[in-house]
Amino acid sequence: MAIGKGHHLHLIDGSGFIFRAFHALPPLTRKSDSLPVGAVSGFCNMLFKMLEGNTGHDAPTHLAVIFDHSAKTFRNDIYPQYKAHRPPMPEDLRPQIPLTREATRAFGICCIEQEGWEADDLIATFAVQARDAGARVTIISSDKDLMQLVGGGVEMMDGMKNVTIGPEEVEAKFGVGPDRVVDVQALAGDSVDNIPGAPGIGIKTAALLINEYGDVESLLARAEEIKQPKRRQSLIDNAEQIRISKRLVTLEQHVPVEVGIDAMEVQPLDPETVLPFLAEMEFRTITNRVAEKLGAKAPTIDDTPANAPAMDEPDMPPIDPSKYEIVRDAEALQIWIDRIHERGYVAVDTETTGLDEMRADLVGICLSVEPGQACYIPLAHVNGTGDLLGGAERSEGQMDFDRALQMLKPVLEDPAILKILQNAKYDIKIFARLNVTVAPIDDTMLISYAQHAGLHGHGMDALSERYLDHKPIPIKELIGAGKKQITFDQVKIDDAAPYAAEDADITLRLWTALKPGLIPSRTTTVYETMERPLVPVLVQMERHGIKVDRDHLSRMSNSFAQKMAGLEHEIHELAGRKFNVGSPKQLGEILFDEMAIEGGKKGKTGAYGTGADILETLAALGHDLPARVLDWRQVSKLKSTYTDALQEHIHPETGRVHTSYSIAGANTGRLASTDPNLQNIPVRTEEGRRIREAFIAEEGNVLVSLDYSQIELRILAHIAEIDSLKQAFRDGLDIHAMTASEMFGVPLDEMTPDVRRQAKAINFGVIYGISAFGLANNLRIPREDAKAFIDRYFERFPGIQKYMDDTKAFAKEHKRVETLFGRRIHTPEIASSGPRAGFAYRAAINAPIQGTAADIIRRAMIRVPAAMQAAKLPGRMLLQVHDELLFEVPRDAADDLIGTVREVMEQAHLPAVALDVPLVVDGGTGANWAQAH
DNA sequence: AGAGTCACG
DNA sequence: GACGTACGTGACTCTG
Repeated sequence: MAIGKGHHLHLIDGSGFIFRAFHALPPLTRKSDSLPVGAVSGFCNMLFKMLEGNTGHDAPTHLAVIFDHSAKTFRNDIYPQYKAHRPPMPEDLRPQIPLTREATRAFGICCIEQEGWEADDLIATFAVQARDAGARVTIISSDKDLMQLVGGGVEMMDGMKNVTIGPEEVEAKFGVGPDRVVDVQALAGDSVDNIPGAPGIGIKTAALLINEYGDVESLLARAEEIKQPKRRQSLIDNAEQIRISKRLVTLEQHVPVEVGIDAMEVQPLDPETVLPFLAEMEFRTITNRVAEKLGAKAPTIDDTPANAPAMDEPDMPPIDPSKYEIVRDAEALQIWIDRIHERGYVAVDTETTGLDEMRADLVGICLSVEPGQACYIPLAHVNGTGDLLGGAERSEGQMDFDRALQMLKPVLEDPAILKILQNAKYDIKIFARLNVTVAPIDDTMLISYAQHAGLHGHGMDALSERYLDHKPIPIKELIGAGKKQITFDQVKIDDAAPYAAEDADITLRLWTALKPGLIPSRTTTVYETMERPLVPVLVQMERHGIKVDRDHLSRMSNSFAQKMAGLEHEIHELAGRKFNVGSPKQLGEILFDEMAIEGGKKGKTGAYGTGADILETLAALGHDLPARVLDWRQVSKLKSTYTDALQEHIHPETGRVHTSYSIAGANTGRLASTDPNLQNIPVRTEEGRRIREAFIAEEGNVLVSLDYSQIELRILAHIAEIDSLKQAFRDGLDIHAMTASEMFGVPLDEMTPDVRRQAKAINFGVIYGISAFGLANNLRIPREDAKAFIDRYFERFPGIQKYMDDTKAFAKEHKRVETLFGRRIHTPEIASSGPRAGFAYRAAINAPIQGTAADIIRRAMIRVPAAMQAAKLPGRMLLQVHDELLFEVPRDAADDLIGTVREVMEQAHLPAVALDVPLVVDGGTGANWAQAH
């Protein structure tokens, strides 16, 4: 049947896809012969997803994969240098190219390439033919060169991210609609494809010109009218080059194609061809999935290395949630406990009524001792939702809660049995509230984090999809979402069991997949000395919490509310009408349209910027409204985020606030604090500091704060080997004043606060991967001045330049950097081009410094409990704020505590790393956090 | 859900 | 040569 209305053609940019898959996916090799197959695997997964219609789009009725043909094209005749700068294909990718063609045929999909034409031209031709016949077209590619085809029933989709690219996305990228994309490309050129364009004109400027003049020819005809001399000259001088560029970027829509679209009609998968191919590639998971879908038997895969003895590896059956056992009585549980003792380890996962481990109740426990073998032990399921007067009735077929716990406690506490968990801190806290101490443990989240920080997230879903090629059952399918959401105890046991047990199964599989990687990646020490031992320490801190004075917060809230009302009234008067002060959009319109204040700048979303820096500039020019808005915003922030929200977080039973630290959240090794975030409690303004007064000690106790002084700059001095800086730290000098003196030649005793402030900004800038632009912005000085500062800084402290260059080179080569303690932080984006690479470079420069500081305080925290015990110190560690630790301790023990903990903190780097600079810790004591700090 | 804004180190 | 840029986080509000 001929293609037409109601049909949907998918055109896959084959070369583009495998190139991206190669760079985005971990380097997978075929087990039997180490043939690299990562990109092929990604390609097969994408094909299968597409055929299933599992992409957020409907399934295609017609489908083809289009490849580039390696021979030259008409573009080389027009412009011999076309794509001349392409780097050679990576060695590991080369053998995968023919395999992707094979894969396409194995899936029964039309595979197209044609001599003399790029894939893009063929895609253009087919897309236009299908569109004109009335069919829908989706191009699977993220190549910007194809964006000119979008519109009128043609859309694009990013095959890796499943993101749709329509006319709006094209406009966002090029500043013009799809029909004018080639004109913008012709002007802006493209360094990757070596399209010359007009020198001095980038995408932004090009879009501006095209929007005003229409297209390249009209623009060139009226080039004389352009005001900016540089632009005008560039257009006049390069007119021919621009015309050539346009021909290069314009896709040929009328290639005399050798294959018709009707031949692309989707055929049912043939098990006889697709399964043998997948098995030959040794893609276990997708082989099983495809076999299951076809109702065929999956072929056995022999991936024994050809010239190595058969390995005694645990067999990994496919994940099948219908096979898990539900444990309903003591006899069944005892069998599992026996198996655990036999094995010596067990994967454990808990199901609870919520995400807040201080309030959620245990509903069930899952165990797994072997991939594919897992059980669910329901303990507190109920029928229905209950009512206001009483709880719902307990479901049938569950073990007695206490009896189960009584049986499991010895196993969970057995020092000879390893408990394997994903995000162990959560489950440990749940068990701790039931008086069960879980130890020893392994945590798959942290095993992943130690090896792969910066490469991907470390949640179970992400890890499972990446390393097991399996998407876990979404919890939403059981408990729903939004208003109608129920808690896990209300889920029927038969529904809950497959979901719950699957998590234990997955955790165990992740452990077998990830743990062996620690040794070759040299991250065992990081995991064993800085990740895993931190878990029990954080459990103690989080469970203990910090006392917060609700009345103090409540009083502040009221006073803030009054203040806001007053400011709001003033602001409305100044604006001449009422509007929502909290809406940046409305504020921008008031300021820059209605009041017609100069200097309004619209960002990429088309809204005016109204950030604090912009409003400050306006306020300094004498405008009252922005000044009042700044005041209002400050008060509003303090009220909503701190005085109001913090009260909600006071635990009804403990009367304290219990934050939760994420150990694997920040790429650099820092912790992050959530629910609530206690690492960003105000301190910089007087008014904000009063919120710290609400953090108090229990009667008879005090709060003690100990913080590292200038730890990141000290680490910089050490890593970059800057002698003068190191000496200054040894001499205990004011480091910013010393920097200023060194740079500007001002003697220390004549130092002015302003000169010191500038030097301080530069010191921090260096840690952040300095740029003239950034420093200029920060100091509000011209960029040339900032550039001069930086040059002088590099001159005075030559080690810095070397450190930055060495770090960049290392990052570029290895796609990662390291801390002094061996923590790896990956920076994969360093391989990209454009602004993303810039971000990656600055992050790479910052990460070893921020990360080493994070390592040091982690080591200190891990040592503190034992040190306090040895010194027989009462009191507790409560909070960590990156370079500060906060304790609560009986008043008369405060001085001893400071002595003991300071010692631990100042020596925390030893014996692993010797520093050329001393670490210095300042301490303070007080009835509340404001006083202690 | 994402952008904008702002609190911290 | 242009582009867009200080590093790392989390929470709240508005808006589509």
